[in-house]
Amino acid sequence: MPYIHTHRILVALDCIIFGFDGEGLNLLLVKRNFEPEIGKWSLMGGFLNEGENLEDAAHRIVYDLTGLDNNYLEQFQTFGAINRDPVERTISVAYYALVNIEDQDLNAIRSHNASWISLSKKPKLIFDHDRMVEEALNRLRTKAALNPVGFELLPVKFTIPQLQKLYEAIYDTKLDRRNFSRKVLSTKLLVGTGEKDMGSQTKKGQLYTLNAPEYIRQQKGNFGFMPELIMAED
Amino acid sequence: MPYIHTHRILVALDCIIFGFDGEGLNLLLVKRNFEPEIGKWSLMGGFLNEGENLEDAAHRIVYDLTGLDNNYLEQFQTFGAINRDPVERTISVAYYALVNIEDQDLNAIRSHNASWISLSKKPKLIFDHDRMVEEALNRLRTKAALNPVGFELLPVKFTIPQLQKLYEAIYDTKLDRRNFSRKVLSTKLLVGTGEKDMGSQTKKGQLYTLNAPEYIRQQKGNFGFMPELIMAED
DNA sequence: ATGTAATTGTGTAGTAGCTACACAATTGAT
DNA sequence: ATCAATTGTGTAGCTACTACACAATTACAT
Repeated sequence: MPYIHTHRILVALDCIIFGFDGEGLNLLLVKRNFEPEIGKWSLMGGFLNEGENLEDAAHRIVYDLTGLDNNYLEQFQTFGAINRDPVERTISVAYYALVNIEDQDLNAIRSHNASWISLSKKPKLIFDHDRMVEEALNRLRTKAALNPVGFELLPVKFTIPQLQKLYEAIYDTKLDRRNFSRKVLSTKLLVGTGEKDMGSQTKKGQLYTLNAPEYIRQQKGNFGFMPELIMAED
Repeated sequence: MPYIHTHRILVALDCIIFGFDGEGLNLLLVKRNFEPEIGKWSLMGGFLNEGENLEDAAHRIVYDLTGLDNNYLEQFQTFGAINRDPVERTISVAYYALVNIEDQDLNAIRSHNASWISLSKKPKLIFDHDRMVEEALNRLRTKAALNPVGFELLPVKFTIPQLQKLYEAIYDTKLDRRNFSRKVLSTKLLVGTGEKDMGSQTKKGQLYTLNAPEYIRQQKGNFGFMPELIMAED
């Protein structure tokens, strides 16, 4: 027997998908070829299906667009202003995702008419999506200062300077190379592979990978991963 | 024209209402005299109405139960497991509120069959409400370490030892009296009233009030109000 | 009024962590 | 081999937190 005299509404999910291209943070945005607001940019989103958990729906949406599962995904806020969707009353549960930009499924992205766009060149988005991006970035900043999470944005093997560039991008700041590397190594989160990076930009950095058990452990509690980076949220 | 082929569901809100009685944190809980789960304890909740913002609905729910508006209220998570409500698929947007236990409207509380219950003696709650309380406390702990928020739980005028007891309750720990008072006074958040507390417990503490503009300013950014209190979340 | 116990406020040494920078080691190219 | 670019280690200065000694204040009993 259902509840009576109650109002059922649409529940959407919107995903702020962050990627890192070695220089700055990027967003995976969709140029809409469907109504409403056709032709404009928006976040990737969708509706919650019958018999589907919120978490599962968020994963589904990210998977549809990138072909990737197992991404870092965190719910951060639910947006419920009355007129946020002009078509019909809809509340939207927002998640941000961190994905490795290199592992993406280019076909999936093309078929959704999506592109990676530098956060610094973000166009105006539809509805309240601009605010969602802003809040997602705030959340990512606080989270990454307390727990090691940014690594999800890098390839499996990476150099310390690459990791530093990532943190500089997240916080839009410059960090001291020497202190950064010392700090990161002291966490025991990284294990050297012995290999060197023969790739494009860096010349001599040793490649590291995550020490998976320690990584999982430190994601659980608040360890103050880089507490000095906590800064104004707004 | 509405969206088609989409699934509309119930949106509920649940409020974790924290109060402080001078010793420990308390929760305002409802002993249900209505179905489902009549006779069991639950959080105060309600459904989102047509034409009502999420924020407004949360304020309405807290106001109905306590007679108080203008409380500190923060949305912290949306719970959407398929079977979390056995009656019908419902997602619930959870907020926690900080209220001054002394200002409450006793009639409103009685008429809802609600009581203040010490967090340490919390009974088992219905549905997923236990987890909501757990997550709310985690969130409050992180929040109170980064920003001054706990003051909402105290009377307008309070002594520093009272404030210390509050922080000790939130973090379930003991703090050094001398360092605590120094730290708090250094924030410029408090202004002495000159008056003394002739009340019940404390004997000689000067009464302080909030320096409102500074309080509002420091709630906005992350200033690391008491960063040493950040601890494991789980 | 005066003394005593309880409580509150100030000083400070020790420690840990962050910042800034000097200097050494390593790598890749000529 | 030599040099330039890059990366790794040492360390002094600063700030903030901790722990505790000691001084000041208050409440209350006599």
